[in-house]
Amino acid sequence: MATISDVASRAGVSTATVSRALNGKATVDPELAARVLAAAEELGYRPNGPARNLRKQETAVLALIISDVENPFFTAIARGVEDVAHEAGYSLVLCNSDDAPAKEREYVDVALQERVAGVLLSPTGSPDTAELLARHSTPVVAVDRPLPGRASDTVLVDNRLAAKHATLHLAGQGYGRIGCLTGPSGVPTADDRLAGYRDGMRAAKLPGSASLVRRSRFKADGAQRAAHSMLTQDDPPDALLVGNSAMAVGVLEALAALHLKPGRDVGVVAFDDAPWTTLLDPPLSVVAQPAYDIGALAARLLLDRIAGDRAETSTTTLSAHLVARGSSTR
Amino acid sequence: MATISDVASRAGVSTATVSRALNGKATVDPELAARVLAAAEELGYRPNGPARNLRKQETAVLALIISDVENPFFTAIARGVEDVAHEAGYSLVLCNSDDAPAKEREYVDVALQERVAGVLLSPTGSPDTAELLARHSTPVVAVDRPLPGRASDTVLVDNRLAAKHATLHLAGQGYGRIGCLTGPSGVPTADDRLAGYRDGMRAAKLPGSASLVRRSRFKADGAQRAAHSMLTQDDPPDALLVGNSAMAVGVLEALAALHLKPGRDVGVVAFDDAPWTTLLDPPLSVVAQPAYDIGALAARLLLDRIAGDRAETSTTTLSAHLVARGSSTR
DNA sequence: CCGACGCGAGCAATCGTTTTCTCGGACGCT
DNA sequence: AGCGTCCGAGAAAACGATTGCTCGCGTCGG
Repeated sequence: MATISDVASRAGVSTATVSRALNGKATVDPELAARVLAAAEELGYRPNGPARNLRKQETAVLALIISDVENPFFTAIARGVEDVAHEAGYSLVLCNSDDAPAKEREYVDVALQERVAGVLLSPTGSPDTAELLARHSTPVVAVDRPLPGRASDTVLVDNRLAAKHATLHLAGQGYGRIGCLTGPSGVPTADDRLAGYRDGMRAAKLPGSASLVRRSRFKADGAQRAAHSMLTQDDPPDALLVGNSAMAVGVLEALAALHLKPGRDVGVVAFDDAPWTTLLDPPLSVVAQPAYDIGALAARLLLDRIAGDRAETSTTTLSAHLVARGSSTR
Repeated sequence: MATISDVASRAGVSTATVSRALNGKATVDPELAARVLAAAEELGYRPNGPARNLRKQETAVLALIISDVENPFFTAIARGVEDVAHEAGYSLVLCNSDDAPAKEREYVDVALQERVAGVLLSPTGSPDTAELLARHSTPVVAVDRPLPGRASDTVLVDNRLAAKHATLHLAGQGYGRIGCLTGPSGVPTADDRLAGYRDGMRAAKLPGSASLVRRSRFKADGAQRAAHSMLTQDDPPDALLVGNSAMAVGVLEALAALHLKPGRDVGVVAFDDAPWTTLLDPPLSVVAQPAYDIGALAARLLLDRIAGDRAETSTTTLSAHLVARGSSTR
């Protein structure tokens, strides 16, 4: 691959001049600049990124570490980040932690090594990663979940309040034994949604019960098993608050298998507004989260911090809103 | 951030020894190696990626350029790629071309500059990008769509055959006026699916008609409009072959708005097996593509090529299979 | 007419690694 | 005992860009 000196000798100038010409930096004789440009074009010259990054001690790359590329909520965030980053001339690296602390740590390590300009992270909650980040000065923005043990810019959704509202909505529709199916213990969003559910039960003066709460991974299969076991127990719930859209798929499958109709037999509200929720009969009530905005905002915060514009860390909490549809009305 | 010389002086050795110790390279005195390791640990040393890449003239990073991170088909591919890449010690950079040749070109440019080890590309079809790649020796694997004008390793799905099968299936179910709703002209997958549809119509001895074919972006909104216009025209279709799952959402919305029931009133088969298709009433018939396998295979091909194991370029065509459900039976 | 100033271009240092080469010491063989 | 060999570690040269510094030349003002 052609290097800057190849271009320089072909244009009959020094490498310094090539660099300046190509970066439109200092004043360069227009005629020389033209020669340089022509030579670069003919050779198909692309500056060597690593060399440039090494010298400039910075890269125009952001890393976004999320737990699941197949989760539409996270891909919507990714799109928000990407649009803003791209606008500002940054590229985006997407990494999959699978919610595994080890993989997360590994990717943070890679990001640190590659000296990315900044990291957007949806933390698994492992203090290990947080500690790793704390020891280095790379700017970080936590997304969707707070970073444990370290102050950082953070963009969250008010999951607790949203879960409370959803629960109260179900109660208001006359459901009396509302169950909650949430994500793994320790995952802040899962815990917050559970806490909000409990807030709602208390506010609605409904009796809580351990048998009305189940946890599983944020996936369809686990949710299906959990829903099935819950619905076939003594004293089953007559409504369910479900942790995300993938889990909703599992829950709805379980309901279908038991010949229970959403809404009429069992009220259902799920987090995440997936495009297909309106196609169901009855359509699924959801808690819509502003995923794109989360990403866009987080990216802006990160870019600001990279530019050194701000000192104080901030935490922004966006609100989610309930979209009541047929699955939560009798 | 600590550099290798910081580690060296703290351990009382030369940078060369640190490098060797940390990379487990040549024989290093165990006692020295231990000192180095300890020093590196204490300083929280991470090797500088750009410097290393510059020196080694290689990076352990693959780039995957797809047209839409929000399309589950592509994210499933991404997951396949990621699993294989990660296994082999490579990281994955995901980029969104939005099916825009300009953005695609830009990302290829970035990938080339950063000297990634290889590129996986789902080409928009722009000859521009192909030409750019052709001038550089970075290994490339085309995914889901062929790379125009240049021989390269390619992993495809037999869209044409799958579309033909789906069309014949609809014909076999007694639908006589089968329509086709596919993606933009010029996108090979869209064109292949249309060609397969025509093959099927011919094989079923059904009359084709321009009024039975519509194109839109591979998104819900465009598909909804197209489906609506098609279904409200004189002589509307009694069945539809739909280009992907996002478009299926639009089509089903259009059907609902017109009070037409899938299966009974209008047969529907859509490409992409989304998890929610079984939840519908009736469940949606789909053409399931082996997305994960495409990604995994493509990644393996790319890694082989990076390792220089193969000379000949290869094209692998995987087959998709029809999953007939209620939406395509009366 | 001469000196100062400015502008444009080249020289060379620099970024942090890896890796080749070299060198010194220890060991073994004759 | 002397010489050759081998092994381990350091010195130094890359890798390819950017950039501070210097230098030469042209112009303008005194």
